Amino acid sequence: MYRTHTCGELRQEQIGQQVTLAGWVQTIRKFGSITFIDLRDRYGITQLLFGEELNKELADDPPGREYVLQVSGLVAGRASRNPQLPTGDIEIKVTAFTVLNKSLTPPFTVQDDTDGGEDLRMKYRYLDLRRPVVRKNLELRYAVNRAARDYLHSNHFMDLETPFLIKSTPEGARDFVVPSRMNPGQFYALPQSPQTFKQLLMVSGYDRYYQIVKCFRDEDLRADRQPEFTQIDCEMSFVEQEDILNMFEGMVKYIFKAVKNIDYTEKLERMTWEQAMWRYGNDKPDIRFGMQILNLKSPFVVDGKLSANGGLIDGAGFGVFDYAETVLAIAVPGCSEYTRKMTDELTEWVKRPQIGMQGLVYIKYGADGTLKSSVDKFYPEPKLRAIAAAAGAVPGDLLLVLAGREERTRKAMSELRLEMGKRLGFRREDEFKLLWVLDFPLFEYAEDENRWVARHHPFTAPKPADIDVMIANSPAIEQAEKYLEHPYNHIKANAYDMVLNGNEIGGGSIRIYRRELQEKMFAALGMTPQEAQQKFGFLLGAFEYGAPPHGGIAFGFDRLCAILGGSESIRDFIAFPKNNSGRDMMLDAPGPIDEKQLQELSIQLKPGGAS
RNA sequence: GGAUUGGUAGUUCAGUUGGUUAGAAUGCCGCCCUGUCACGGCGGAGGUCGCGGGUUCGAGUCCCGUCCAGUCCGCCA
Repeated sequence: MYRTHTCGELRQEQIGQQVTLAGWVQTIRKFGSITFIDLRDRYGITQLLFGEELNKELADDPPGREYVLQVSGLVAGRASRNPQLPTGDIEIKVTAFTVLNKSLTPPFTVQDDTDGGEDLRMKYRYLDLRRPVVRKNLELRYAVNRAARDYLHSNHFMDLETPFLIKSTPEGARDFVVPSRMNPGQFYALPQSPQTFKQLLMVSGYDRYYQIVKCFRDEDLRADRQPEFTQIDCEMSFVEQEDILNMFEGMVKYIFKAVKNIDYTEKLERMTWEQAMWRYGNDKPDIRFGMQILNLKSPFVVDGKLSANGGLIDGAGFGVFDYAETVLAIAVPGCSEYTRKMTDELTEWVKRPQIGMQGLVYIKYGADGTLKSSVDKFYPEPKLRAIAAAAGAVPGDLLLVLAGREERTRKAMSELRLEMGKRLGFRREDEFKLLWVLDFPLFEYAEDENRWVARHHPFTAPKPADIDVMIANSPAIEQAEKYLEHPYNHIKANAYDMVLNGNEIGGGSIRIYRRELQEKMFAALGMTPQEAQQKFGFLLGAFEYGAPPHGGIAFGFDRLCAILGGSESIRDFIAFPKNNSGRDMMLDAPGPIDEKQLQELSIQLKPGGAS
C-alpha cells in the first residue's frame, strides 16, 4: 500500500496514529540536524519532520523540489501551528522514507503565485496542472459537468454519442478536415456541432437528448475561443420556445446552486435582439450595470414604437453630428470631474484602430448642475440640458457622445460602455446576471457573397407569423444595394441566446421540421435543389418520415466554467489547451507527417507547403 | 489578412540621451543553522541581450526584415 492517507486530511484527531503518505516535495527547509519538507498532493499539503537520525540519511542524496516521496511516521502536534494550512496543527514525525522518483528542477515554481510565464507553463502543462489554482479550475469544471448531467438526467435527457468523422458542410465556420485513406481524395470533417445528428435523434423519437461533447472550428482564436471546445448540447421534441427557455433556465440555476451555492431565484430577464442592439449596442449585453445607450439622432423605431429621443442635436451647425448617420450617447455616473487629460485619453481610446472612431464629444454635467461640453460653440446650455435629460443623466455624470456610420458607431459605443463599466468597477466577477436575448433576425445579407446567410444556422425556424412571408417571397434581390428593402430583413427567428455578464453562454432555436420549409430555407441561402439534396438529403429525407416539432440549445461549456471561475480566459479551464495560433505547445502539434503517410492518403503537398 | 504589446541569467524583470566588465529578485550549487512554514546567514556558478541585415568609432539601446508569444479587429451559422 502506497499510502494510508492523503496530504490534505490529517488533523489533530489523528495525533498518535502511524500513517503513510505519498506525494511531491513542495519545499524543503533545512535547520542543521532537522529538516522540514512540505509534501503536496491533489488534496493538500502536510509538513514532514525529519529528525536527527533520518536527517543524515536525507543528506546523503538530498531530494529536490517535485521529487516523489513516500514517508511513514507518527502524526504529531506541532510546536508552532500554521493557521494558514488546513493540516497546520499537525506534522508527521518521519520514521522511514522512500524516494519513489526523482525530478529535474522544474523550470518554474509549482505554486499559485508561480514565476513562470504563460508559454513556459503551457509547454510544461503537466507541471502547471500541479498548481492548486489550476487544479481548482479543473475541479470547478468537473463540478459544472456533474451538475449539468444531474439536472438533465433527472429530466429524462439521454446522453447519446454522435460521430466525430462526418461530412463537411458549406454553411458556418471553416471545418477541420480529415483525409480518408480508404476513399482516396475524399475527406471527413470534424463536427462544428452535432446539430443534424441531434435533429435526427428527435426524428427517431429520443425526445430528450444531451451530450457534453467536443466541437471543432477552424477559425482564428481568442482568449475565449479554442479550435476544439466543449458544448453542453441539448435537443427536445414537442416543445415550443417557452418550454426550452424554462427547462434551461432551470439547468443554469441548478448549476449555480450546485457549483457556487448561489440561489438565483429571480426569473431571467428577457430582451429582444432589437432592444439589446439599441440599448447596449450588441446582442450580448452586460446588464450588471446601466449606462444604456441613447440615440440623439433622428427618430428611430424599437419594437414598433417610435423613440421620442431623436432629433436633439440636429441642425445646430455642427457638421460632425449633422451629417453623421447616427449619434449615440451614454451617461457615465460620477465622472463629471474628469480632467482634460482624462477625456483626451478616452478620445485616444476610441480612436484606436480596433474601435475606429474619429473622435469623442463629452458633456460634463457638474455636481452643481452646470453643463460644460467640448461642443459648447454649437450647443448652448439649454440644449445640453435637454440632451442630458433625455439620456437620463443626473448631476455628476459625464456624457460621452460618438457619431458616425450606424453599425460602427453602435459597436464602438458598446465597447466604450463596457470599458467605462470596467474602469468604474461595475463588472464584478462575483456578480452574475443572466439574460435571454430573443427574436433574432433569421437572415443576414452577406454583401460580399451577394446572398442571404442564416444568422443562427439553416435549421432554425422562423417565428410562426413569419413562415408565410418566407414562403411567399423569393430571396432574389434585383440590385444588391437594395437588400435592405427586402422582406427577408424583417423575418424573425425562433431563436434565443442565454447571456451571462456580457458573454453568450448558450444559444439555440426551434428547428424547421417540415421538408418544404427546410427546402425553402436552403433555397434562400442560394442552394439549388440539387445541392441541397446532395448536402442535406439525409435530413430532408428524414423529415418525410414523421419528424416531430423540436428545438434545442447548446451551451459553451468552457466559457461557462471560465465565467463561473471569474476568469476571462477559457484556457485556464481546459487541461491541455492550444495557444493563440492553434498550437499545442507541449506536443508541438500540429507537425509534418511522413511521406509514407501522405502516400497512403493520396495527398501531395504543394512545394513549400510543408516546413 | 490586419493592428498592437512584448522577447535580456533556469524564471520574472530593470537597463537613462547609443559609451568602461549587462544588473536585481527569485531559483540553482556549496558551507553554517533544532521549530521553520516566503526560514535565516555567508559564499558561488549562471548571458549567442529571439534571429538576420544595416547605420555608427562604438548597438541590449537607433533603422529594416524575420521568427515566436500575448491581446484585439476581421473571421467565428
